[in-house]
Amino acid sequence: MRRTKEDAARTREEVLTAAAEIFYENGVSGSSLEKIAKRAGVTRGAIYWHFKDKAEVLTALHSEIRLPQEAIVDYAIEHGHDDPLGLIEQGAVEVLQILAEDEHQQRVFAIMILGCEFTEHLTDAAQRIITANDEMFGKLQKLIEMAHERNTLAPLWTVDAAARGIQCSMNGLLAEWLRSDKSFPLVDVGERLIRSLVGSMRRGEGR
Amino acid sequence: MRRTKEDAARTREEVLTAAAEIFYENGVSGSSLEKIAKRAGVTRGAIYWHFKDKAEVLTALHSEIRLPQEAIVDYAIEHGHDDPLGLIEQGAVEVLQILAEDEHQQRVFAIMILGCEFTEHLTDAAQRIITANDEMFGKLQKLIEMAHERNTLAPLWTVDAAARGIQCSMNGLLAEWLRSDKSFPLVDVGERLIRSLVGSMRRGEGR
DNA sequence: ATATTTACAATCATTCATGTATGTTTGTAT
DNA sequence: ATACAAACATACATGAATGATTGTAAATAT
Repeated sequence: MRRTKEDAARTREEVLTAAAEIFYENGVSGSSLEKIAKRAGVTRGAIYWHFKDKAEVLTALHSEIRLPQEAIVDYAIEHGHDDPLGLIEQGAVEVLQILAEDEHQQRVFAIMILGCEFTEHLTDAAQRIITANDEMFGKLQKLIEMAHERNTLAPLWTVDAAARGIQCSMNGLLAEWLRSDKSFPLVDVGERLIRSLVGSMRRGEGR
Repeated sequence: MRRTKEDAARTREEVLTAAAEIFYENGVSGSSLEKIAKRAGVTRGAIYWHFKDKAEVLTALHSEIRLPQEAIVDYAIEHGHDDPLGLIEQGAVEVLQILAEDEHQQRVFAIMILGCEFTEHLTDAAQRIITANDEMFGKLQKLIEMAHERNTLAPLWTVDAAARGIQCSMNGLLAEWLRSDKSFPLVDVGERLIRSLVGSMRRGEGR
């Protein structure tokens, strides 16, 4: 029975893959560990060996991916800050392009956004998502603050409102795309959306 | 025990109110009818008398409110169509103002957006939400199509992309507002967002 | 070569939500 | 006055999911 360490790691991965599928199909609360085990070709014992409970499986899935806004800011930091708004724009578009081609990330995002309940007393997985989102907002804020200091932010936008606007649009775009079963071209719509938004945030460009 | 018809109607409302609270606190799947009954001061028997099951309670809650985009379009239809884009803009802002002051609608929306799982084989309640959203998108499309026919749509926007953009931004705005526990001024951010977006959709205004 | 630990499978007990069935009281019609 | 139906409460039966325990074969350490 006992397999080698690589075998164990593989079953762990198989469990996670199966969990992503089952969660995606039935929602998190609608998925039993029994179903996941059966899909992965193991018993619940294997799952309980690798993970404490269902919540920890969810956490493991979440820790595998990065929120799109994280990638945006990483991109900005990586490429310098001479034009913060332009970097946000460019980074956002690149993130969308990457996401549009990565089915695994799409599934995990769909689980987090559409198949996971955010309630008052949150699971630690949901809590992690929220805090990650909040941290990301803070970073966005800083980037826009830089634009403001360089006097490139249009006067009708405040720093906070601009950061919120981008955050809401990006998250809404993703959620709607996944909810509609990818019924519209993500990159196409997203690019127009982001460019229009960021455009209106540039001093002298909006109306 | 048996009360008059008005009494019965009142308990029905009390059940719905309790359900909104419990759903909001624990999520839909995390809420048992027992909890709801206890909060409402009745037993599960009363709930099963008025509703078939938990899904029907959810449906009843949903049927009480209108999606914000519905209100937007109703506003547009009600006020004529001479400037479709302007009407979308105005209507959206008004909807946000109304929502910002109606706590009950906020709770129900939060339940639908954050406390309800959208999976592959959907509950009828989730299905109703999705179809309502889709219908609303169709109406938005028609309004923007009118703008396009009047040659007032900026050339960089297609009709579909514009409708999607507005839909995503509005839904994202609401979701983020509710998820963040109303941590930012909804109307303020929303107004800038919508005005910027619609502004960029006006021929000769965007860049 | 043996002991020990790993990586599971199999079984079990418990909880919990649901649905149903039945009982009970009180309006309401006749 | 009586019969019936509405509006619940109470009790029960069921199934599903969970967490815990135990068993066990193979890998690894000694």
